[in-house]
Amino acid sequence: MTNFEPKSALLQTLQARGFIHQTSDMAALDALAAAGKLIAYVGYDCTAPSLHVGNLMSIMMLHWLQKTGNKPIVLMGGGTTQVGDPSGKDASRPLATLETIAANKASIFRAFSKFITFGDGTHDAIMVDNADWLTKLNYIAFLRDVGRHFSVNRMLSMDSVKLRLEREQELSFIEFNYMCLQAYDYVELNRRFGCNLQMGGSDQWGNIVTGVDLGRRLGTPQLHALTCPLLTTASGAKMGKSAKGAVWLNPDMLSAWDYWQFWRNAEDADVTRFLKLFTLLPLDDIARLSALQGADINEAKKVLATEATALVHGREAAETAAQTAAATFSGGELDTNLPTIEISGAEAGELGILSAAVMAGLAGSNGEARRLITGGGLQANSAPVTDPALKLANIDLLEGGFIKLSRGSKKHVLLKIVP
RNA sequence: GGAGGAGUGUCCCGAGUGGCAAAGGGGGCGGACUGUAAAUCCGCUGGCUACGCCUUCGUAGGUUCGAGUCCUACCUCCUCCA
Repeated sequence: MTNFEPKSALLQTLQARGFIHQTSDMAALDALAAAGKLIAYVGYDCTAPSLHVGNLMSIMMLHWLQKTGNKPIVLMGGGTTQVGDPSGKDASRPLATLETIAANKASIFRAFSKFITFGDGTHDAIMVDNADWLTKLNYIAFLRDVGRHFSVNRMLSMDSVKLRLEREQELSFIEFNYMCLQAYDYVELNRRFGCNLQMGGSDQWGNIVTGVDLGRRLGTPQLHALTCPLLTTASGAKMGKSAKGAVWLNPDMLSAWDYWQFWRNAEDADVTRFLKLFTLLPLDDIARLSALQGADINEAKKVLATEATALVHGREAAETAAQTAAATFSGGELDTNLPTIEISGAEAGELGILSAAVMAGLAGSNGEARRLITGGGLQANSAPVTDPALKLANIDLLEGGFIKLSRGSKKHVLLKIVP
């Protein structure tokens, strides 16, 4: 694979930018891509009202796919989500209701429309829901028509299953079936839309290839597989988790400011890789940024943050975040675009610093705020707070009636005192 | 169905002999050093109306001045036997 030199714009791009981990047949894919005949899908669960940066790589692959003249299919797992993916191993998690799934689906869709164009044209993306066919399956019929083609021997040898068995962890029957449903999805998408490529993270390889096999047995045209590397930071941590939890793509779940900060705080060793994967910048520009050394890498991080944020939140919001960051971190100035919460003057009079920190989301409880103060980690207007009993009324207001509360050196929230 | 073992701080792993808010890691957060990076060092890592009070060790009872620790029943998981 490493020696293959693709001719199609799609594979050239994906390869150069580091999206390709494994493919079923590079040469065949290349030919299809060059002819604009790829119809590729990626599946997403509807367990949350928003996707997060962990999903971003596959979304970018769909973007490039469309941009180079092929057709993307977004598959929402409305059916598989009803069953629930048990790999989280805490069976206690309640299954999402149908209403929740429907709401999540609609909410997730908004993020996609920023990356790919939906419509009825040949190369317009379409979104489908596997609930449309999975919920109508008849168990016996499914076993006879589809199940007969799955070899349990082979399934047992697949990494996803084998690892669980070796570690003596519970593997429920439904989870064991998961790959069958996913494989069936692939075949169904081929029959309905001529889909001939499934993409996903490298952990999906086994499931995807199972679908390819099933297609062959059921007489579909040759299906293909392409996986991207599993994304971890240079220090090995899983991508997408931050202090506040998942890094969501939807603006109502995570502000442009926080999203910008997430990328701005990338590790040095990740910057080049992230620029290639998560921005649309030409590779020449990225090469220039990659040449930066030492503290200059911060410039590359700012570009990364702004470009990545512009994709999800729009150019304007990204620029605002960048300027706010410059004023706050470099200039030491007050920028009213920082996250702000309003407090009435009457309320503020009695409010203690501990409660204020909790209201601002800088601490999870009064106790945590107190510990933070003990450790010297909480500042009001850039001055360390030393007294846990401090009242807001005793803090001098900044121009415009603001108090800037900070946790550590990175997290800032403005309290606006309104009449 | 029988025998044995296990479930610990709601992020994870994991010590724990009747006095336990519970050892030790990892992770996370804060501080120092830097460049809003990494590495390193230090501190914190149940809640509250806070020198005190409340809630935590699978679930529900019991013994005891006092239970994560002992007893009973139940639930779940693992191993071996049928």
